[in-house]
Amino acid sequence: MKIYQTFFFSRPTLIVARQLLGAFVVRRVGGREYWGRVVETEAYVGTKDKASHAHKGQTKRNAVMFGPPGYSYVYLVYGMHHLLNIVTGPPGYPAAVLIRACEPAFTERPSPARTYRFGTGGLAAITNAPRLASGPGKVGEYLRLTKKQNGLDVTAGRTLWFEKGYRLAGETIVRRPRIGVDYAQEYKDKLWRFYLKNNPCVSKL
DNA sequence: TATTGGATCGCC
DNA sequence: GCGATCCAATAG
Repeated sequence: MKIYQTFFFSRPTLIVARQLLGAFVVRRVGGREYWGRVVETEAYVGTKDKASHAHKGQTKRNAVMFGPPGYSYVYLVYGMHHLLNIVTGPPGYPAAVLIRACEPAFTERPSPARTYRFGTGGLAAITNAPRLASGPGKVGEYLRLTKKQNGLDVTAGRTLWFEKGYRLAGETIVRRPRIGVDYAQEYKDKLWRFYLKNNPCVSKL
C-alpha cells in the first residue's frame, strides 16, 4: 500500500480534488479499519472563494486550512455532521478538498487491495450498502470522525490516511458546481465538484 | 451576552 | 418542504 505523502497534497487544489477520486481513505479506530474508495470531492480554494471558510480570513475554526498541506480539517455543520477535508496547496495557502462521498469497502470492485483489506480489516461482516457514505455528513459518520480528528497529519498513516486506489476504465470524471453554496455569489457556479461518472455512491446525480 | 445560520440528512 | 441540533461568527 502506498500512503499519499505531503507532495501529493501540496499541489493545486483542483488537481488534488481530481486525483483523490479512486483513492482509498482509511480510518483506524477502536481496533478496526473503516475505509472506502473516494468517489466525490469538492475544492475550496483560497480567501477569494466566497464558499470557503477561509474567505473571511483565519479564525479559530479554520486555522488548519492556513497551515501545511496534508492535514485534516474536520468541522461540525448543522450541529450534527462532521465534514472531512484535507488541506492542499503550498503551506499557508488556505485551501482544502472536501471528501463528499466514498464507496464503502464492501461495495468495492475487484482489485488486489480487496483481498488484502478483507483479510486485515473488520468489515467482512457487512454485506452491501452503496449509500452508506454517499454524502459528506455520511462520510464523517462512516469514518467515525469527530472534532478530535481535526488537524491530523494524514501522511503519517496513524488513524486517518489516503492510499493509492484505482479508477476503472469508463470511470471518467464529471465536473459540476458545488453543493450547498448558493450564498457564494460569483463562486457558487464554479465547477469545483468532481465525481466518478455513473458511480452509485455519489451524493447526487 | 444574544442572535443567526450553516460545505447536511432523513422524514413528512 | 421542514426540523434536528450545535457552535462559530457576528452583532450589540
